[in-house]
Parts: sequence; C-alpha cells; structure tokens
Amino acid sequence: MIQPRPRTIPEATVARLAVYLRALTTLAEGGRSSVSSGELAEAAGVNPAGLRKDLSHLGPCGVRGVGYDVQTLRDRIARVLGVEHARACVLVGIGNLGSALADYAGFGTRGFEFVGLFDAAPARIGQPIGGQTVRPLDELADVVASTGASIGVITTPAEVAQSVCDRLAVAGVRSILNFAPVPLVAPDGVDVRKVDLSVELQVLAFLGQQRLVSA
Amino acid sequence: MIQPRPRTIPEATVARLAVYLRALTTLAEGGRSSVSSGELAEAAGVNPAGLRKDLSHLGPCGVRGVGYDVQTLRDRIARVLGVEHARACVLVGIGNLGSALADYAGFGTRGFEFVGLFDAAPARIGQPIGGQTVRPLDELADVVASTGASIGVITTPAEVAQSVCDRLAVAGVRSILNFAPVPLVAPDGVDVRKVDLSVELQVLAFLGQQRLVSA
DNA sequence: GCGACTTTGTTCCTGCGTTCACAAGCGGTT
DNA sequence: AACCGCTTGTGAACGCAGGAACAAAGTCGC
Repeated sequence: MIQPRPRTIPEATVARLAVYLRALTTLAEGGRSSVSSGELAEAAGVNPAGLRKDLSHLGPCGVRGVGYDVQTLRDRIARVLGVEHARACVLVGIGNLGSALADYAGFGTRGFEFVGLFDAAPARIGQPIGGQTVRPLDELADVVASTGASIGVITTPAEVAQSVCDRLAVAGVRSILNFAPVPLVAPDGVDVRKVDLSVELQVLAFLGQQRLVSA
Repeated sequence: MIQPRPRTIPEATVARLAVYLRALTTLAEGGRSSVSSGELAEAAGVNPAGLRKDLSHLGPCGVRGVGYDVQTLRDRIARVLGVEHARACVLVGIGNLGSALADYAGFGTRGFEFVGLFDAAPARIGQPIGGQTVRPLDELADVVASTGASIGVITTPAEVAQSVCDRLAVAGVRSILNFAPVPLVAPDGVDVRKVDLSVELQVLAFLGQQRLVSA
C-alpha cells in the first residue's frame, strides 16, 4: 500500500494556505462560487504556479478547465489547518499589545477565541477587556484545564516570558505564540512561534538605507 | 580594484542581524565587553555557525581565539542596518493595534520614533496617544514632508489599506510595514513588508493538529 | 460526436539558505 | 621564542523553496 500523499506539508505552504483561506472567505462573502488559480493567486499576492503547487498538497481539489469551487476549497483548507471549529486560546500579559490582541476582531472571525486573559500586576486584574476579565496568573492552570485551551499567546515583558512559557507548558498548552523579544525554550511536544515587531521595522530600515547606497 | 564584499546581504540574514543587535544591547547593559559566537548564538536562539556566516557579511569583525567585542559589533550592526540614528515613522489607523504600537516602548528604544499618528475617523482625531495627537489624513503629506519620515505603518482595516499605501507613497514614504490582511502593491522604490497575526495563529493550529494525527 | 480551448496537476530546474567540517589566526604559557 | 588551546572565518555539500514549462483532463461550441 503506497502513501500517495506525504503527511508533511512545508511550513511555508501552511502559512500561504492561511492566506488563501482568508481570500476564499472574502470571495464567498462576495457571492463567488468558483475561482481560478490565477484569480486566487492575485488576491493572495502570490504566483499562480506556486498556488497550484501548494494546493496539490491537499490532493486534487480543482476541476481542470474550470477552476476551484470556493466553498469546497475553503472547507478543505480549514480542515487541514485545523480551524474548522473554534479553538480556545489564553493570553498572558495584558499591556498595550495584549489588550489590542484581546480586542482584535480578526482572531474571532478566524476561529480563535480567547477564553482567558492573565496578568501578574494586581492593578490590571479584574479589568474588563474584549468581553473577558483579566485574571491573576494563579488561575492559569485551572482555566486551561477547564476550557481545554491548546494555544497560548505571550505578550509579557521579555524578562518573564520564559517563566510564563514554562507555566503554559505545564498547564497543558501545546502551541505558543511569543511576542516577547527573547527566544523561548519549551519541552518536546510544545510548538513555539515568534513574532518580533521591531525586527520588521529594522529590516525595512535596512532596505531603505540600501536603496540610498545603490542609487 | 576588487569588490571583496558583495553589496547584497540576504534578507534572512538582515532579520537575524536585528536579533543579534538586541542581544548585544542586553549584553552591553549587563556589563559584558566580549562575547563568543556560541554565547551570542544561544542568546539569539540560532546556530553558532550560521551566526558567524551572518556576521561575515559585515567583514571580519571578531578576534580569533577571543570572540567579538560587544560594543564594536553592536555599532557595526547598527550602522549596516541603518539604525545608528533615530528614524521617523508615521502610523495610519489608530484602532486597537495602532494604539498599542504607538504606545509600544520597544520601538522608541530601538531608534524608531513616531512623528505622526493618522486616522480617518473624526471621533479619533485629537485624541492623545503616546505623546502624540491623532491627526486627520489630510495632514499626512505635510507631516511626512516636514519631518522627513521614511517609514509608514499601516494598521487600518483591509478595505482602505491600499488607498493609504498609495497616499504614503505619494507623500514620499519609502518603506511600509503593513498589518492589514491584504497584499499591497506599491510603486518601484517603495518596499512593503507584511505582518499577518492571524496567519501565525493558524500555522500554530496546524502544527498542533498535525501532532495529534501523527501521535 | 468531435475538436479546440481552458485550467489544473506535475515535473524539472535553478537559486538560495542552512549546516557541517576544516583551515587560519590570535593569546596565553612555558 | 615556540607550542598549545581556543575561536573565528570560509569552503563544500545538502536540502528546500520558487518559477517556468509541459502533460492530463474536463468543458464548451459546432
């Protein structure tokens, strides 16, 4: 028995699938029922050939000569990404960035629901944000256990990010999104992704400076 | 006359240089004057050999058998990245995320200063945030011209992101950081980088689901 | 019913990024 | 002054992502 489809999808492809998913949702809301790779690629800002290659990881899901069915493809990508039903998330560190994320509507509409907001500062505890109330860190384990939250988001200062990461892992969170500017180490079986906002600005600064030099 | 050092530094390397820069700043504040590639690599969360290769793009900047001088290396990276002196930025879209970024101390300490906050909603204009006052979009061109801002940050809804991008380009902004979930097209000579927060969460969801399947 | 056109799925290839491994160079020691 | 250990810098190989071109397949028109 052969294994016609490798179980591993490249991470770069996964990231683009999320973009396609959003574009498809927009198309569906606009009433479109079918779309070609060229159109979808333009909406997602990628190369049409690359898009088809990405989709080929899901198995044949288009009709030659016609294109892709918007609804079918949308459901298929959502299932592969694991976002067909809502996922519970917890957020630790309710500063400016944490508050913005807790309030950010873009997460809720894509199937991510914050079921717990946590902070260490007594002044912030009890504060209402985005339909939730900020809780003390002591309640983290209980909330994760009772809600089954599998994703944790860290928006704390860098100094405490590692200890928060440890507590999330112990509580049972399996995936962590880290906004603190430090590399985190987590036990096996726990995935960590890092988003570094100031790095993006610094890359931009470099590109801008380079253009001046080469001009 | 040969050109011993190629002028182009890979973008992946540039992003890591920004991480090294932060780690070096932390080390300098801790009083360290010298550091080896192994130590710095651990602080940055990368492979030591890769770190040395990254630094080799700057030319020889370490001493064999000893390591790197923290202060010298820090200055050199800052100069290459173009962040040796502060850079003026403008921010358009003062919602939750925009407010958080305007208030985020991490930018200021890394040489990025917001010199203008803009929004289209009359209700937000005049509102004070992070030492600045929110202005109407009409003043964008004037502020960019008078301050020489070279970097623009877009945190608007997706629907208006492209028009804001166009206005920034016309006003003279050369580098744009886009948080809106749409691909932007900009004229030649204007760099655009995209940060998509919900994509990061969806990649995490995929990794988490994949672990369940393979287990 | 048949042909031509459209669009997908795949294959090949080129280039880049990453990693390993080794040679070169410097400081400290005897 | 010569040796030894340590660390940097670089060369080579590997794997991966991206792009272009081609074959397969389905639909529309006649």
